[in-house]
Amino acid sequence: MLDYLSLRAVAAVIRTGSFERAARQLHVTPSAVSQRVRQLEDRLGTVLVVRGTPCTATEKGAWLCRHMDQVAMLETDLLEKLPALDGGSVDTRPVTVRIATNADSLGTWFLEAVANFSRETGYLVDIAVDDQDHTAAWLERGEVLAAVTGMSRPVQGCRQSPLGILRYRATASPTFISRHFADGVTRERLARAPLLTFNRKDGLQLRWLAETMDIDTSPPTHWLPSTQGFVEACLSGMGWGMNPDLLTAGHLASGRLVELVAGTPVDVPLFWQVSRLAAAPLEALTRHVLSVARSRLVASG
DNA sequence: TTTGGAAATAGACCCGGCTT
DNA sequence: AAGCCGGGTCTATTTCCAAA
Repeated sequence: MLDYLSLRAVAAVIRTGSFERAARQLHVTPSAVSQRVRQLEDRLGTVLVVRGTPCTATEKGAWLCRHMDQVAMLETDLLEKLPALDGGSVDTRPVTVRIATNADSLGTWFLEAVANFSRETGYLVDIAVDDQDHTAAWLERGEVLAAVTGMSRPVQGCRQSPLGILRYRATASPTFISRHFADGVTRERLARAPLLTFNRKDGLQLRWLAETMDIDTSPPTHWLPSTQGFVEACLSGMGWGMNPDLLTAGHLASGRLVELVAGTPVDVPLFWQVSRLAAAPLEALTRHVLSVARSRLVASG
């Protein structure tokens, strides 16, 4: 059987980054923490903590840490149902939920849902950002308990719900348009006008070029890994890029941004996937995510 | 290279729970 | 009651590593 005293010590060292802070958190001496960690490592025959400043988790240590997060969440859930047990030896630190999302969701609608959830439950969140086509992998690896994904295929062991569509438009400032597309948005001009790309995984601009303009070359690009910065860069006339309507509706209405080719949105359907293991405690999160998504995203088919 | 901080290690000791 | 055992504290010392 797993020794939860030792498990807690390892999780505390990894969370706080040092044996001393972990000891303070657990109300024991650093020596005791060191002994617990060493003991568990010996028993499992594997290193769990990379000693350093700060101390970090090995792959197995990270697994163990996430296991402790889940245990803490289940305990919190249990205590709510059995308040008489409260005040025992149970760790009463706030629970941290690790979630993955794509940057544009985080920059538009997702934070509102997370904030509502956190206020309601008191849970802390640890948000990992990756491309919407890669967040499912975080779930598969067990590194997060829930994720906003671009994949409809349910991840094994997860419950999936459609969220709606994040609608993007190819946008640029009027000055950019007049400088690069004075005689119209032609294929020749598009092949030369600088575009904006979020990061190496961002294929939205090229997708729009291919799907609506039948262009399969890669124009010169700026690299700009910031959702807000992306809009700012468009406003300032650095280049054109695919921006979510949620961020640019006001600019499009006021004319500070213009759609390159009117009425050519690119739709990215999003899905919410939650680990079944933690589905009950995360019910509140799912409720808030679905509610905010319903009000902010475009309804899918 | 020196130095200082953090962690590991080892030994002496204490304490509570069990067993005899 | 005595003794054992596990797990803790305290202290001194060593080791390691990064910053000066």
